[in-house]
Amino acid sequence: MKNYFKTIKIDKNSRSRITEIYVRNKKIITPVFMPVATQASVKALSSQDIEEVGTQCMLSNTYHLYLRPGLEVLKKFGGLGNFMKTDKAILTDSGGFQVYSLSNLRKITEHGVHFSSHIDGSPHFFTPEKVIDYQSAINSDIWTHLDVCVKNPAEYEEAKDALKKTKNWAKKSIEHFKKITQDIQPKPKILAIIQGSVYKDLRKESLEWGYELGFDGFALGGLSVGETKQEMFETLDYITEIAPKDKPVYFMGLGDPIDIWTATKYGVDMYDCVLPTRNARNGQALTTYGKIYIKNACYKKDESVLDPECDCLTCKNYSRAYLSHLYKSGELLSHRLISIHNIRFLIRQTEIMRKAIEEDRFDDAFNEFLSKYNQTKLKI
RNA sequence: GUGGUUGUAGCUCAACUGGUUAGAGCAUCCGGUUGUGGCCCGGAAGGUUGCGGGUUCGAGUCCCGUCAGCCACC
Repeated sequence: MKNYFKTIKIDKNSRSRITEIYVRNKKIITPVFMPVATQASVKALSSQDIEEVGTQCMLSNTYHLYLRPGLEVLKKFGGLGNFMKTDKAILTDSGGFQVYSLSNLRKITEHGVHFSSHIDGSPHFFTPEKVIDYQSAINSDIWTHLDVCVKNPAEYEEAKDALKKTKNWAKKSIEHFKKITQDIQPKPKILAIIQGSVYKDLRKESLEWGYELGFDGFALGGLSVGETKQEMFETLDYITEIAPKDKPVYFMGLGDPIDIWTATKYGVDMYDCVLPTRNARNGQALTTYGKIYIKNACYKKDESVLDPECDCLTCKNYSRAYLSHLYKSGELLSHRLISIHNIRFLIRQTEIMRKAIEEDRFDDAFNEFLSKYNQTKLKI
């Protein structure tokens, strides 16, 4: 079997790297940003839009798809990719984060998690094995296991207890994964979710068992959930320093451009985040020269495009004034056009990073990015 | 012309028999959002209560006059 993970180039002056991940005849070049398609849709975008912005892989969500449309529907279609009409790779989140974010509706036991549907209140019970089965029905390319995410700041004992459950579930998950994917070709991959809050010994332990249990990569969970940026990056620095280098590292839920550059410097390969699409729907655009609020009055008559350095559909065609009008009028087209731009912006950053790593000038490129991005609002 | 009725923020409306600094929604302006519970969350600005008198310790509120809109009747 072809090695699924290959490091192509490591920057001379940082841990940033270019790697290739092969999964089910799909190749993902990292650093990669994955748009989020929680409910079988990157909100406001068609699969054609998703392809056009340069998406290699997207994230979807077991919890949401299980509740709606339901796994029978996805099975009938042969999986989420066929359902959505996309041939891009799909990574599925296990539902562990929903256990965390919908915590008022859930109860965790050592066997799994009881929760009420946020749609109709109906009771459900997720176990590690069931979540693996569900991802089989979704037929995604990269799977994750059920985990327990704790909010920061967390007491050491709380984080330790959550990690213990997570490890136990990870073990059950990968055993079940091996069993049910025995006859599937080509095989999907599965990532270990690394927990442990900001406690280094817990993070280390998590990485160790994640590796020993035979997972295909490390998904860093429990970060950007309430801790300060400094704590987040201290923890990340430690994790990426000691993480085995022969597997991909995925920072779950990171989407601020500066954060992505920083994490890449530390050696993170994969990112996903709702930020580019959610913020787009709330009128915020990411640009080379900083973020702009399209709803601000100064863009009302602005004939320039969102970002002069961007090559997306929106920036090739539409003025800020038009986007401002669409947003203020509540036109849904503004959601689509700004989402396209924001996702393209983040993907373009990863392309800029790869080029810089190839040329051993990641730090310089990072500084160039910062000096432009930190400028005050661009006014032409 | 006579009688009635209504004038409060840019808009639509609140404010018990007179009682702290006249409120809210929308619009406006400015932020926020990090493994998405689909137009979200937070903050700010904005008033000579149509105008002029009067009564009262105190008036958006009561009285008189006046202007404007609406309704009815001559």
